[in-house]
Amino acid sequence: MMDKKYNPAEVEQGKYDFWLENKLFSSGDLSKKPFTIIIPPPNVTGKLHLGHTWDNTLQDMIIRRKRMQGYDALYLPGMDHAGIATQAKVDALLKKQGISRYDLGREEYLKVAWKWKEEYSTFIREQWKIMGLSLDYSKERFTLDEGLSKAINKVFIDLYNKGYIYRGERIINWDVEAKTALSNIEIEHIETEGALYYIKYPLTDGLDSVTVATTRPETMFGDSAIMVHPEDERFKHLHNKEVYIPTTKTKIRIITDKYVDKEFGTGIVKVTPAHDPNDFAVGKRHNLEMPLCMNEDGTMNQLAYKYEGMERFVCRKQLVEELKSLNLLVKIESIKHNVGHSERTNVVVEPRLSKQWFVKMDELAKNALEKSQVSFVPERFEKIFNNWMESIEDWCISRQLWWGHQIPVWYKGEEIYCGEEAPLGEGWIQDNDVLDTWFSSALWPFSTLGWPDKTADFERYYPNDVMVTGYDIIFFWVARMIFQALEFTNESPFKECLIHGLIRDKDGRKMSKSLGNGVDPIDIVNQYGADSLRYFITTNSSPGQDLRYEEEKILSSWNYINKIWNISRYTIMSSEDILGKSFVLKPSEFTFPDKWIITKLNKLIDDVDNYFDHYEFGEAAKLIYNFTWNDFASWYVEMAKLSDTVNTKTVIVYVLTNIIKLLHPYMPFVTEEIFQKLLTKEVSIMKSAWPVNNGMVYEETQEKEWFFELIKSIRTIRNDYQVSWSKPIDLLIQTSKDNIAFLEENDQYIKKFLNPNRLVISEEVEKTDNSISIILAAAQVYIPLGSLVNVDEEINKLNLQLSNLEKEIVRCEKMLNNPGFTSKAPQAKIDEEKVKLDKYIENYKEVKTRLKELEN
RNA sequence: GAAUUGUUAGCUCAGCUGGUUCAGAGCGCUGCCUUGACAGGGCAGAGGCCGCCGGUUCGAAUCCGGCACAAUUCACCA
Repeated sequence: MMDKKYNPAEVEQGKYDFWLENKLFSSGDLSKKPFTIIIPPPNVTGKLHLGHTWDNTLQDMIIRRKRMQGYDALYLPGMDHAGIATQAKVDALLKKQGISRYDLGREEYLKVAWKWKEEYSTFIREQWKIMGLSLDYSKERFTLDEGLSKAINKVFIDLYNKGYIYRGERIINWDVEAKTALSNIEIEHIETEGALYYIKYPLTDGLDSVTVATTRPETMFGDSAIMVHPEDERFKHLHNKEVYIPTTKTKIRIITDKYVDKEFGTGIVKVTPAHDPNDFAVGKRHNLEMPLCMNEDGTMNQLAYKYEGMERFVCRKQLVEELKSLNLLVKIESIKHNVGHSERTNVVVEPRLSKQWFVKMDELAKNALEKSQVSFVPERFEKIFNNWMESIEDWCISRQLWWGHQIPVWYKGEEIYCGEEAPLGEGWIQDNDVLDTWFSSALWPFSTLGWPDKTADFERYYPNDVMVTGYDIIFFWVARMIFQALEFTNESPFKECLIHGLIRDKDGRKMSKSLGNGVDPIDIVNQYGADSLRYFITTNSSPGQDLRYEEEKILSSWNYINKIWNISRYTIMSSEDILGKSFVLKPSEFTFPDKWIITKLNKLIDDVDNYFDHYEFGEAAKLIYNFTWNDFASWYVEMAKLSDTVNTKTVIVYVLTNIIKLLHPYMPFVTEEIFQKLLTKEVSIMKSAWPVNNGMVYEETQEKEWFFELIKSIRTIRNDYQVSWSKPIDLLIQTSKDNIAFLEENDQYIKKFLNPNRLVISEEVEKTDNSISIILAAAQVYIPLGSLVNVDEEINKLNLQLSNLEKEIVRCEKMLNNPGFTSKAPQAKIDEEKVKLDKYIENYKEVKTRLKELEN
């Protein structure tokens, strides 16, 4: 006996282990066609959030359906070492213990990091389990695994040998907290209240000075020139003169360069080649010195004299004070400007001249644009991908971290060697830096399958079928997977890329730690169950669109599952004697409701499949929902209660089984529970076949939809006139001969739903003025309600119906008389309108007749 | 500055290749409550010039252009 209420905790308990024990997540059945989804590897930095839940549930839904459809479905799990992110966490952990990574040394530090990884990967696997993800753990991968490292080294070495990887001195974005370089897309530009400082640089030849505007005065210790626009008349006299860097004895030249915007600031610019990308370009053009005035940790170096060792922003403040006192500060103007912040540590990044490794992007990007076969869903994301590829810059891939893939390059004096192992001979030292995390994730679709070896898995499961991810990492990840795959496997990494949106809070704000508005998926699961969460998250938005988290929506999902639970409860209670036995549908015994519901079910299956194929999970769910709640629970089950035959029980079990199969991708746990209770022969719903249209389609049931309209209208009358169901009423139904036979066959339902006293069904019924009339095209109903009937109101109601019908008739006729319509519209549409018109006219006549009767 | 998305019921959102009975769902709201699973339920109901202005079309919530507002991303200049 099932509980009256759906209890997710009880239902979900033990299911995952059951699936695992029966190896239901395993791939490798060579008799089937392969279908592959590889999980976007979560960072081993912490717990999974709702964004992962969304991502993973979509993947799991797709894979569960494919598995039921008879594919050899591989859903491959794995995690990302997440260089900076993890190292930041481990550093913070050490800091709590009062030590730094330098106290431990590289080797010991990595031990701590691996321990961290083990701990967090356990959490993550636990969360996957809670969400019910059907992952094949025998193929789980980690980006720092030996096999993957091999792939990464090969890619680096090949790109190096092809000349796509180079080492160069460039201005990169420097994170002073993590003390590493970052790539351009790891920077977040935040609009900040800043200041423009107007500073006097004294000329070396006299008392005069030039005024320069800057937002970063502390970088002046790294200045190597002052520049003006060559055609700026105001400053022609300054060309080639020299100034002192304020507060110092350092002399720098005044140069000219067209880069200067005459209108901005004072029209005079300081040039700091080692701390600004534009100035760096100027420095190159003019062969300037490029001195760094800061250390790696963001403190000032010896160039800043007395400020040496001072943190950069403290220095800025004190320097400004000093300039003020020396009368070298003209003014401070407050401005709003965008300041780059590190995505990981949130500190202001310092543009810094540094020797780093880069991937040359022009050729790779060109290839990706020309050869990518990936179809994005929704399509518009392809444009975003293309736009980015078209304006891409070289990718800085070296990171001054310890946690990651150490760069396979060796140095001996001036010699450089790129290879997995150090060359023979003494004195070769490996590059200290590691690779950007995304360098390894870019290879994920094939490195996880054993590439570069020609493994059976790689041959079978590559390219992947679908990649599912959020639009926020198209640049970071999707784009890079595509160009690396094209370069190294000569094909696109996956056929389709399904992009979903971001989870927001109920006010539409991004969920973030700083706002404290994040919601832990596990809390939701504990309260409402994983199935409720999965259903909510995959059905409440359309593809590519963001989703607001609202607890009421989860509750609503729970409520739906509770409904399914209760329909199942009824089905199981009422069909106990046939459960577990083999039974087949016998069309010869079908009643009208049987034919009606089976027809609808078959149509539902077709429509749902179509939506599933296009990843329209919300639309598919809506159809299943309506079918389940309205067609099945409210109508069919109610009608079925009047019959105790094996046939009826067979139909109800058949329909329910199909419903839970269709819902299984959304809510695997509860559908498994119900499936088990239905004593079906398969060991698990996962082993059962995905529903197919069984071909039993009874078109005539479509034409009988008016039967339900009839019942509803009479119910409405009961409501309007406040005649409760328990009070029997007379029903006089006038209709055609054919319909009479149909109604008489099914009068048990009329009795059940409408509780009639006297029920007359005939071609001509006696009408009285004191009856309510319901006039439909197929039938008319008269309900004598005696004194309750207000004839004037009845007349008003009929007149309203009449004028509505008139409008429709006019509309139809106008359409059908329009040569533009009849010549251009599809024939089916024209026929449809003709049928409608006939129906309206017939209906109109009946209403008119009734009106006359009442008016006389 | 550029690109993308959104604007539909009180709220949150659907509405796929245009088809008029295509204006929908959930929540909320209003009546009534009785049925062999479900009161977190049942039955019924109210509620919308589909942001604004043009265009294409026989026909536009749907396609195109412009505008307004909102969000996001990218690019930004000392």
